[in-house]
Amino acid sequence: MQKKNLVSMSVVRRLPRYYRFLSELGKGGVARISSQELSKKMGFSASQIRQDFNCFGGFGQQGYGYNVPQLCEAIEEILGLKQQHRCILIGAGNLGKAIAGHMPFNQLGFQLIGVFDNSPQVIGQKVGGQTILPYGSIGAFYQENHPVMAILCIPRENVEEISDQLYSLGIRSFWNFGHYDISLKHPDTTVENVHMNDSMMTLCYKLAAKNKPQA
Amino acid sequence: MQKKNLVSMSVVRRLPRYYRFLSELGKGGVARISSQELSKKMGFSASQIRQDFNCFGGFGQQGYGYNVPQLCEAIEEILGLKQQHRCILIGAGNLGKAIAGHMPFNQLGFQLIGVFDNSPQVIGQKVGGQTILPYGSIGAFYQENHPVMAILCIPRENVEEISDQLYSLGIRSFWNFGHYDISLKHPDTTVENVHMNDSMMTLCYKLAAKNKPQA
DNA sequence: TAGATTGTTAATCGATTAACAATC
DNA sequence: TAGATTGTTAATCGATTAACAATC
Repeated sequence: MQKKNLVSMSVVRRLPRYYRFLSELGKGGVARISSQELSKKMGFSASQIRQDFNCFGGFGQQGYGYNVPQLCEAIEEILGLKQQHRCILIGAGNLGKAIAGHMPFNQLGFQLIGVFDNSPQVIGQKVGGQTILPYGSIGAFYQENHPVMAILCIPRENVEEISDQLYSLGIRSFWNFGHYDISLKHPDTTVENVHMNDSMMTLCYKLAAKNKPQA
Repeated sequence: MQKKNLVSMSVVRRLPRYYRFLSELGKGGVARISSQELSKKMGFSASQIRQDFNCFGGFGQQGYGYNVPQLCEAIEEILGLKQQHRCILIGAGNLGKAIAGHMPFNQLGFQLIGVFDNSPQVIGQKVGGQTILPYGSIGAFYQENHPVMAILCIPRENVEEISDQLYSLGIRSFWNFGHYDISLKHPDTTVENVHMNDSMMTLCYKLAAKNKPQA
């Protein structure tokens, strides 16, 4: 209410990157940095960096620069990384296992409280500190634990059905790998999609563009 | 050279999504669609759709709409999906296996020609039609097969070292999972990063923003 | 004080939306 | 022909960059 202008989504999408670079600097013992130095390291313009940092409060000091730990904390605060949104993961194939096992959930604002699959081969296995449960038990699990977010690591042909089921249980937030866009069907959901195919097609475009420099 | 204005990167990033929806329509036997109908399905404005489609040639017909298969083919052409850029995948852990096994490379402009890891436990296994090879053999492999792109599915602490090695072999294009930004160190590379952590932090922000609607 | 660097305003740039004439 | 829908221009919006006064 005081000096916080609203942070636009294009700024928000840059925050994790700032956070990444600043955390690393902080761990390396760097206490201050100027927008110009940071610009060189990150590839954003110094002007943009100042503009960005300004829209969430005056953390800089003229003639000095920015206090690295202070800035980290501010970003942490804005992104809400100290929160522990309870989440579940559906689909413990290779992708699901990779994510359950390696994603540092509690540094990212989440807490993994359940992993589900319906293949008897994986049910009972442990991954990411969780025992894989049968998908059929999801209803009871929801009633008891009320997860707020679901990570979908399932084949794309199942995403519509599974997301509908989770939605009807009460889940309104998804992290989705694949093609289907949950948010179109359920506009009141909060969704982040990781469209790997799209990303790979974009890379393909870039490669093609590089090979024929002049159109 | 004729009527092709240049396609801006923001348009290009929407193309895979168009392609996805249009392919599906095409498979379903839909021959024509208007910008308005497509708008409802995809969540882009009709105006934007017309604007986008126009910057790569007149595929529409007034009073009728767009020819779906024709449009698909045009996008395919622009993105270069018919190409078969040879690529290798480094790191056959869960993530690497998921990608090697499930990514439809040859629908995305690529061809997977080798998978590498340095863990004796996985070397020799088959995944995505490839036998996993020891990472140590990468130099010889490069000399013989000249892959142009490398997919990095390795722990983030190894990305700098491995990407340097691949760069020095001659690889100039990367699809990278994780934190390290290869393009900052090697500006002449073509890179697509999939920053899963960033995506998850963004989701965390959205969730927090939804919970406190009025600031 | 002099030098450095932010905070902030103004200028620019690009992308999206609105509107409508062209035309199927 | 009348209705529909594109192609295209103009208007709007927002994000990025440039510039510089404020100030540490």
